[in-house]
Amino acid sequence: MDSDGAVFTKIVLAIFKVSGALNLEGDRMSEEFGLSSARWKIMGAIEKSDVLLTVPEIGRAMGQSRQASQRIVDVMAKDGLVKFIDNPNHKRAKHIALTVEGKRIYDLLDHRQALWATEVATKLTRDELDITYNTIQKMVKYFDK
Amino acid sequence: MDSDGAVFTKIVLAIFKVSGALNLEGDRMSEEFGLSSARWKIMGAIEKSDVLLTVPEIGRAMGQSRQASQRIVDVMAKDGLVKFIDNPNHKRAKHIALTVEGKRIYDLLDHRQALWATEVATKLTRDELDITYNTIQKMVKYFDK
DNA sequence: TCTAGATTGACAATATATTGTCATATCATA
DNA sequence: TATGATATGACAATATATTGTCAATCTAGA
Repeated sequence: MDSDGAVFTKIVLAIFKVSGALNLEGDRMSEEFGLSSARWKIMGAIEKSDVLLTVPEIGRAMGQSRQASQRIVDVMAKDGLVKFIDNPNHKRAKHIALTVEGKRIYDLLDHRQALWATEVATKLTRDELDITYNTIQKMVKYFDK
Repeated sequence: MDSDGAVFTKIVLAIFKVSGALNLEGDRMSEEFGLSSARWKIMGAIEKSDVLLTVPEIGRAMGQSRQASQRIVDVMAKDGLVKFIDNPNHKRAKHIALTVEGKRIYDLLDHRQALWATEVATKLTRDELDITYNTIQKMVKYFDK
């Protein structure tokens, strides 16, 4: 039987693998709208937030560098998917919001993604879903320092 | 309460986040040996296999493209960490093995990683470890098509 | 045996991401 | 209020990764 540490190591390696696979899934699902996993995730961060976010805040919400988020936001702004909104609290750091067209595409994708998630989730039990989410969240918080 | 699909979606987003964090951890742990997460993972694929692997086989074991593996293997060969061994079954596709120096570094890192994994695993129960690994493995297999 | 299909190495183009730097803007506190 | 610390946008360098292509190699089936 594997030690606790050995199982954890196997989890880490499996996470690397599935992360790549999920990125490909997201690329394929969003491709027809001219999107990609990376751009879709940015839109998700914007839409799932209760308040308007700046570029660095989007990066922090996603657990990636502000520069990575900035690059993608700039491309999406050029493509008319997001727009910059003046931030009364900061002269430089504008708020980012979806454009009407961006929101339209996001809603379409979000609907498809929900169906996809429901389908995949049928392969797992409620306990597996809850415990796995809880465990990965613990990992996120543990390394978020 | 979230639907099964909604929980699955949260798992996916958490996986993206923790994957980035784990890559940074691996980069930091291996940095002093001139390595990175990407190179370390290649070494792991080589060492964890029972048989000698070719570059495309390393890629498939890691769930990434053969080109990505090829690039890193070539760099590591130049750095003296891995070497190419003639493959009697294929004129072009050579087998990849760690050099003595590569093995020395890998063993050092592997030991440190085991300690690290044991430490992090103390934050989780045995059930959490087992169920999470099992669930992510199911996801890996589901998307491995 | 022969041949069509798959695999491989090499090369290129492109997307995604971290890290580092600098000037500017904001914030906290003495 | 003044100032040192922190955050931000812009820019650059570099690492990591997918995708596509082509010729060489291998494999399986007729």
